[in-house]
This record gives sequence, structure tokens and C-alpha cells, in this order.
Amino acid sequence: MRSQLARKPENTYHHGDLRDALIKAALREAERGGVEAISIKALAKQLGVSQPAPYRHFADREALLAAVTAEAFRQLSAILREAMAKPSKQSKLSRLAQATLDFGLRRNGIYRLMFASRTVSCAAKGSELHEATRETFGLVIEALEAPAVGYLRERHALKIWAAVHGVVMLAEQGLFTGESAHATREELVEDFVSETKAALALAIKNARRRTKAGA
Amino acid sequence: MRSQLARKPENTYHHGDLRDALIKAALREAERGGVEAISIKALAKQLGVSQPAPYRHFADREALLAAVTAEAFRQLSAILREAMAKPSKQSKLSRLAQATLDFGLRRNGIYRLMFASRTVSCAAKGSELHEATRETFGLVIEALEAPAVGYLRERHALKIWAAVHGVVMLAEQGLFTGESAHATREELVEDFVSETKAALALAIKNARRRTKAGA
DNA sequence: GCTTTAAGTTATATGCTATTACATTCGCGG
DNA sequence: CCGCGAATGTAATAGCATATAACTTAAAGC
Repeated sequence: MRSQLARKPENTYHHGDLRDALIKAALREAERGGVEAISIKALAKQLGVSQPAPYRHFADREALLAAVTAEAFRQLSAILREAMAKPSKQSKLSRLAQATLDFGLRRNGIYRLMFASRTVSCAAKGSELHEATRETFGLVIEALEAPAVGYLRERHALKIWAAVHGVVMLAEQGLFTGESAHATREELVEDFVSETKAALALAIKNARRRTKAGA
Repeated sequence: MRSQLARKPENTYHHGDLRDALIKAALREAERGGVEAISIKALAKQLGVSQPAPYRHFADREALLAAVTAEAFRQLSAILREAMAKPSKQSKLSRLAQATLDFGLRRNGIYRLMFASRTVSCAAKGSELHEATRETFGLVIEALEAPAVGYLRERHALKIWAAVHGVVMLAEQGLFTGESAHATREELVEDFVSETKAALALAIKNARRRTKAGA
């Protein structure tokens, strides 16, 4: 199992690690041109194998996309983990949010593969992709750094997650150029971070009060 | 110019209004299967014309998608306008936000065409599509019902717009099923609406104070 | 009415997905 | 160390979509 990221060596029949190479190459393509830039045929040519070879590893294009998307989620998780670990004056939540924004803008083709295609919604409950997305969302919950009070953390994690994605979407649409350029994307994300923190703190306080009253 | 929404009448050479019929039919397809379900060939067959006929009206598939997306934005604008006009106990902003959420979930294929494809970002500044998107965003600003203080309205319009889109995205990914189901999508949107209103009111007050102090 | 032009047709080139039948290599048990 | 089965890759091909070129028909303007 020769870990081979690029073309297969000439004069060999087997590539060595075609499955992995396909995923890596597809990620590169998606980074450039989005989902539609991922072509099985083109990838095969790029890696020096015949067109049908990829079908030994993926049932169809959708299956490849699912694997690529899962890998993308794992990469994002790693980036977010790193951002959260790094010592900083900013809060963990802020660092996570800004890192997500940065990822969404810099690697937008991949980002859209992850959040704007149907691939994820079709992922079955135990699938590799489903696990990868849940892991990433777990980091959001973790970044809230709040005590576990019922479902409050999840709810506020959803809120900040949604808000950041919205900013990425609109930024990519060009809604931040023009007159709206006053509000930079980073500022907007920071707004959401503050509001989420405040709302969560308040909600926890209220929950505690209710619990005490009930006891 | 016989306004003809469906197939071309048999035994006639000209369809009558193929361009419009293509857009309408493509919208139907997108509503079902998303962008990738829009096939020039299939549309031509559906409308009873030859495959290359659509190319008389659209340079390529991208051009058709742009026109379809523009039409979708106009339809959304109409829906939002109606929601805002309707008398209700809810605020205009709330009605706009909830209507957008509803549109995003109910007509998700079209929604993705509008907000999650590259079509919009590629729209040139004076294009039909660009105008349509700006019109829709104008409604968001209008829904804020706030006095015009500098760029504050645009900024907060961006915020609520982003937040709602984020909710739609995550909802479609299935992040609201499972343990997170406690927070319904509608509740989350309402949270964002309240927070946006509060933040905008505060910002306006601060701006007024600064202006007075400066005068 | 004749001509120009818009709109549609047939035929065809190209590229992608996917399947089938066949070939090669790897690795493991004897 | 040999041979056999499973995994992996290839060649050939079917089917569908985009797009272009050359040709035809109808509509509109003078």
C-alpha cells in the first residue's frame, strides 16, 4: 500500500492507493471550480489510470462526492480544533467562527461542496460523511464553553453556526461589496459571536433560576 | 407573441414564446431536483421543440440558469412583498424572515439555485440577475422599518438576511433533526429577528447620541 | 410582395457517466 | 515456492448532455 498522492508510476499495473489519490485530487478540483469541476474522467486521466478505474473504488460519482465531502469536513474539523487550541485574547467561539469564515471564503468551492450541495442531506445516519459532519458540529458546541444545561448549548451552537454560514453565503454572492462594504464580514461574524454568547449566558441564568424555583 | 406556457402547438413551426416557456419549465425542474436537474435537452423535449432550439434564446446553459435564477428572485420578491403587506401582529421583519425560511425549505431546489450556486456571484453589475437580487435585498432593508441612519440599516439587513439563510442551509442538512429538534427552525429565526431589532435600535440610539454630542 | 431576419430543424462533434467482459497483480494457504 | 482467488486495472461500448454548423420556415417591415 504505497502512499501515492499523484500519478501512478509508469509501467506498473496497479496505482497503489487510487482511492485516496482520487479524493485528494477531487478536493483540488473542487477548490478551483466547485462540485461541477469534479469529473471522474478528468481525475482518472490526471492520475494516469483508465476512466473506469475509479469505479472500482466508488459506485458512482455521488459516492465519490460523499467521500470527498467527508474528507473536507475532517479537514475543517482539524482547522477548527487548531484555531480553538491556539492561545489568544479572543474567545474560543470567536476563533472558531472566524476560522470557519476564513475557510468558507478561501476554499469556497470545497465549502459549497460541504454546505450547499445535496450530498450531505442524502448521507445516511451511520455513514462516514454523517459522522464527519457531526464531529464538526460537536466542535461548535465545545467552543461555546458553557455548562451543559439541557439543550441550550445545542441550540446556541446551531445559531452561531447558521449565522456564520449565512455570512459566507452572502459574501460569496457579492453582497458585501458596494455600499454595504461598511460592515466587513469579520465584523458581522463578531457581532453574531457576541450576541450568541450573551443570549446563551442569559438563557442559562434563566434556566438555573427556574430550576431553583422548582426545587 | 402568443403567450404559451406549455408545449408548442403541433403543426406549427414556431413555438411562440419559447424563451419564457423554458424559464418556467426549468423552474419546475429545479424545484424537484435542484440545478443539476435542469437539462436543456430534456426541456426542449418537454416543450416539443428540437434540442438546439433553446440555444436561439440562451447562449449556453449558464445563461439559461441566470435567467431562471433572476425569475426566481423576482418570485421571492413578490412573496416577500405580499408577506410584508399582509396585516399581522408580527412585525414586518418577522414576516419577511419567516416567509424566506418557508420559501427556502419548501422550494429548496430553487432556493439553492438562488443562494448556493455560482450563478449569482458571476452576475455582472448591470445584469438582469444582479438587479433582481438587489431588489430582493432592498425589501430586507425596507422590512427593518428603521429611520435611515448612515449604513446601519444595510448592516443589520445583512445580518438578518445572513442568519435566515444559515438556518435554511442547516435545516436542509438535517441538523435540526435528532437531539437539536428542540429548537425549531422557526424559533431560531424568530430569535434572530428579535436580536436584530434590538441591536439596530441600540445602534441607532448610539448614533444619535454621538451626533448630538458632535453638534 | 419581396426581402431581411428571427426562430426552429437536422446532423454532427465532443465530453461525461456508467457497464460489461477481459487482463494483471497481490497476497495467502498449502 | 507455487498456485489460486480476490482485488484492481483496462478496453470497448452504450447512453445522455452540451454545443455548433448548415439549412429551412415563418414573420415583419418597407
